[in-house]
Amino acid sequence: MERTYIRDLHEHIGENILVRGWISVRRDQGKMVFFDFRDMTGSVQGVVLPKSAAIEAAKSASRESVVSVSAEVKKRPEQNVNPEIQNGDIELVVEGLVVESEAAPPPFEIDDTSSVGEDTRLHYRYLDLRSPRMQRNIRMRSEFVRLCREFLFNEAFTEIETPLLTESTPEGSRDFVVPSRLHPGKFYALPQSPQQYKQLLMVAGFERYFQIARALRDEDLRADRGFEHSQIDIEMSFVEQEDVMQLVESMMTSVAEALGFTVKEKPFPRFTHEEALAKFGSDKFDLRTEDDKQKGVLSYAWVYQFPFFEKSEGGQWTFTHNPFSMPIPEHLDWLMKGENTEKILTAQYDLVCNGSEAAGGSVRAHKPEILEAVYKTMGYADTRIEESIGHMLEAFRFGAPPHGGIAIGIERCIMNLTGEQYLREVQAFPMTRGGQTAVMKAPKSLSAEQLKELGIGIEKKKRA
RNA sequence: GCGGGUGUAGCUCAAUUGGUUAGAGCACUCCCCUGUCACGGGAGAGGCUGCGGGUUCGAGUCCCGUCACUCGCGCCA
Repeated sequence: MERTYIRDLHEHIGENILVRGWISVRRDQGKMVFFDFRDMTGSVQGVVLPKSAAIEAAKSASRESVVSVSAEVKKRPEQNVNPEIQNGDIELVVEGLVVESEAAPPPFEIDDTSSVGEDTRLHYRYLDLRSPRMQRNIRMRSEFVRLCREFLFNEAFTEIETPLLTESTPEGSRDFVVPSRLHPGKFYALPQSPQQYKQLLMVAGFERYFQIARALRDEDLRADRGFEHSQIDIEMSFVEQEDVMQLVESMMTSVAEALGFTVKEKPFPRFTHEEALAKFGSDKFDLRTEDDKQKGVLSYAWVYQFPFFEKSEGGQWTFTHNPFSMPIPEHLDWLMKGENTEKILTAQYDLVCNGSEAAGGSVRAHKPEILEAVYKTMGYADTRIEESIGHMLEAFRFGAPPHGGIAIGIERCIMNLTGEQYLREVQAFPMTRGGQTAVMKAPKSLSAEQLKELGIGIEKKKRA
């Protein structure tokens, strides 16, 4: 018999159907047994009457077991209707119950995992993910990404994958590195962002690129920060700051509203970095009222015109956001002449949502001499510039269109949509704070053979 | 790297000032129950109190060390 999804049971009242899924709860009344069955579309009560052929199986079926249930869909008697729950007006009168896979007692309650310790939840992440909360979060994430994709395809974007094994970047955060077997002693780095590749795609003439990109950074973890996160990475040619902001604003608004959310203010309010600091004391501020928070309203705002450079501890100028950015047009002259470095503003824009940074981007330097000037400002000698970004300067000499882009943090967005406070709640298989993967508990040791093949020798340090 | 918090049954937590045999709820096993819906009732099993040392007549409790988890700071273009 063909399977019927629990969501569709109302279309089959009076019919014999087959439901496949899990047992959420068993309520044994002695003679008759009640179940809550669930599949990916919802849940429904099943009742096994004393005369049912399934009564013996029902007595011994454990919760969380996988079952196939043949049953008649019936309207519940008036006095037994439960208006509080999905399918509370119907039930399955079970005629056959096959336990496809018996479940051992779960180590914690599946229906409410919010108070269970983080390490226990991650050890059994596949069970944790069965909870309604996690199902909602992960499905919300999928819907969000789907809607963004559809929006971007409608706007003539091309989705392009860029390499995971790539070059280490000397600036920025610490890289994750991968040893090379073919080049012993050399290493690939995992991308902190597809920044350089997406700019090269502009040089390549794709004009409108996007990618659901993974970004990896080897920095200590936080409640809202992990080793890995995902971003909707966008780059566009022949655009100015305003074009990118308009596109993202339109996308975020239509996606949020398609998901049933209310956007507090349209168009998004804008603040220069200076204004934001003066007004809120931060470039990540929350414009929602208490009432907005209650109602799950999304409050977006733009922050723009950040300082391009700041002095590092060593007194050297370094970039604040992105060395590949343009200065604002009025300050281009200062950059090229090496004047007023502390006053130069960058064509960088951040999207703030409910007090967190949801996206960040900029108009890029597409002329080699501008990018070069940025690195000269940071005190790079010509040879070091060539080493670091020579490949970008070379590419820009072959006809680079003016371009700009943005990266939207997917986890941050889903946290705002679901109201979750922790990054882990919106990733299917996150890590512990200490950097151990869920379920498998990586990182782990390699065999001496594997290490030898990779050209890596490890001296064991003796502990005092 | 630094600071705070936590670590007791499968899970969530209790345990007075250091004092008897470390308790409860849920889960689990067995029994009873024909309208439950986180069903209910009865009985039972389940502990290296993270680990190692110390103080003490006596340590879950105090001290030292260590490990794990977690929150924050540093860090995160």
